[in-house]
Amino acid sequence: MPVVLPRLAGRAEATAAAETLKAVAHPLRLRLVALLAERDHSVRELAEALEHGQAIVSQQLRILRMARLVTAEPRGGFVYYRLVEPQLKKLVGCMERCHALRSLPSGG
Amino acid sequence: MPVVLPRLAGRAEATAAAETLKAVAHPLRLRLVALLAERDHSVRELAEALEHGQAIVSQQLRILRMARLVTAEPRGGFVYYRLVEPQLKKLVGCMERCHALRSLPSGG
DNA sequence: GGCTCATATGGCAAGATCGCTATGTCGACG
DNA sequence: CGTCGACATAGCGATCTTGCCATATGAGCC
Repeated sequence: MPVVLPRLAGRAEATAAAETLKAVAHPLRLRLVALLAERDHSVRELAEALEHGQAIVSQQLRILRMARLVTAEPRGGFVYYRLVEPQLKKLVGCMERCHALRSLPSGG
Repeated sequence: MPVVLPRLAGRAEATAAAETLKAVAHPLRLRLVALLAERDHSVRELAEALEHGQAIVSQQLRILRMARLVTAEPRGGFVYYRLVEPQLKKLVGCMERCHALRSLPSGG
């Protein structure tokens, strides 16, 4: 029950977390995640909803895919993207702990 | 009550959130936040703990400062950095909502 | 096979970021 | 006033990112 966070203070952990954070640290990619949080979408749907070209949406989805934040599943001629919940949850949890230490009654 | 997230799907909101995310999407800056989550530190302490030069630590702290994630307070010849909890909390909350939509029993 | 639609990728120029060294600023102290 | 320690910033070359056009891939259909 020592500190909760030192894991993040380790170089390797921090690098991995930063890698994932970098994937969402972009306006368009963040909006993609927001849309996918509601339900699955095809590339075309996403491109139209965000008013961007198909190529760039596909490019940004690729980055989210490589960060394992989303998965692609071809279905009926379209490719539907879906959020990978555990990965996003991990990210949220990591930041939650950052904040939690400060919020502890007796501090950490 | 409609969706919780569309705010993030807006261009302005997403840009602002991405700006903050970008600030922590970096191994060294993430470790700085992790250390500052435990308690305040001077620049020298941070530089030594992270085994990096003073200049680069100062530089990254500046980026965190501009993102309003930390504040600097000169005290006794040292400059102590401190996390800005509301800002970090806002970030956590935003990502939490992203994940929450998926976790809802009846979906979003 | 030849076609079309949906999606992925390559390449490019502009701009941002990285890590670093050198130097500037500021308060404390004699 | 001069100096020292702590910290901030400027400037540099190298590398990565961004947005976009043109084009490649791949499934489905005639």
